[in-house]
Amino acid sequence: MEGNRVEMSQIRKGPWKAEEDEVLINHVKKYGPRDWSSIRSKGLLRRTGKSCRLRWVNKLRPNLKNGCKFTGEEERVVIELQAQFGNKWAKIATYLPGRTDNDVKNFWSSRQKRLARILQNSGTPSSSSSSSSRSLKVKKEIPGFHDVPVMEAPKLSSSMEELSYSKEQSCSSSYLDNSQTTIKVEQFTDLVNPKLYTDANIAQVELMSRGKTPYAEAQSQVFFPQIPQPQAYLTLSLESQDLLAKFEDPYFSQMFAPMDVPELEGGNLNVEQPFLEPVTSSEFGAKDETDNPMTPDAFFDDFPADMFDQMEPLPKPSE
DNA sequence: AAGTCAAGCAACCGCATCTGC
DNA sequence: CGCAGATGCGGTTGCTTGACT
Repeated sequence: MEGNRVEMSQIRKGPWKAEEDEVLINHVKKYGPRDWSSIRSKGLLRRTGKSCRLRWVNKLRPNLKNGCKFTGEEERVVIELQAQFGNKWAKIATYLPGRTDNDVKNFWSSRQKRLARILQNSGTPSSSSSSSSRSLKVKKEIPGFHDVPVMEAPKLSSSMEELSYSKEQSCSSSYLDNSQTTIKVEQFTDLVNPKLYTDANIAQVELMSRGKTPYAEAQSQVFFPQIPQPQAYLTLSLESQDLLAKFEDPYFSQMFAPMDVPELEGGNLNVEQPFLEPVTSSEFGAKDETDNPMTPDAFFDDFPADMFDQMEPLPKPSE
């Protein structure tokens, strides 16, 4: 058809169709994850090479944790690596098996937005009338939450607030088996640096900003049930704003190395496997073939024929 | 049931870097 | 060495979905 030729010369944008995915997968099977531009020059797809590469990296590549929420542990790693490397999402993603730079970037972006909203709320106690929609969201995030007056971000007493709650396993590939998570907070004012917030911390700040203690909330079993909580045991005791300023120092996160994280054996980048070592690009999708050189054929040799239909859970590091 | 709003996600865009000629 | 194309990366946008009124 005359129109087909015209169509093939046009660049297609937007969501990918299953047929396009299939073409792309077949191309990678044949030639490996490269020569993206040739996909279009050969007339296989009306997509740019960049678009093809992005689709493969973000959605089609094997062993991706698509549709899987970030676990508390992954969140913690992102937080620490972001503090160390900055917005080097591709680099950070190499420490998170099955996660892409886009995943990490989106996760961080969402988290930043949430933090901004929380901090804005806690910082503007008199703006309750203008923040009705925001308090609405709080209810959404914390089922069972009851309206309480918005307060200044309060300080806890020096006594430790401690809470434990069950961790929800959201991914079959989770490496973490711990069923309990403990968080200790010495001074809530220590949590002013967004980089150190985990989702659990965020929830705490939300609650505290409204006059509820995390402990009280935990008692009522309504603590972020949909988000797997971090294996964090947070004992911050910053002394001053000067100290806080050091958070901008990429090495300052190492100050938290001795942070009590029993499950992690250290709070900085010396996190337990699988986060100990970055995952190289060649390891993605070829996790079981560490002995094989990375050739286009070897890349797929060990995969079952239906590998793209069912993603296997990542093996535990000990296996 | 319909409308509103925000979160999450997929994909695009522009720039930087790499690589081959 | 310089150039052009390919690839990688980070920022941004727009769509979808779900919670809520």
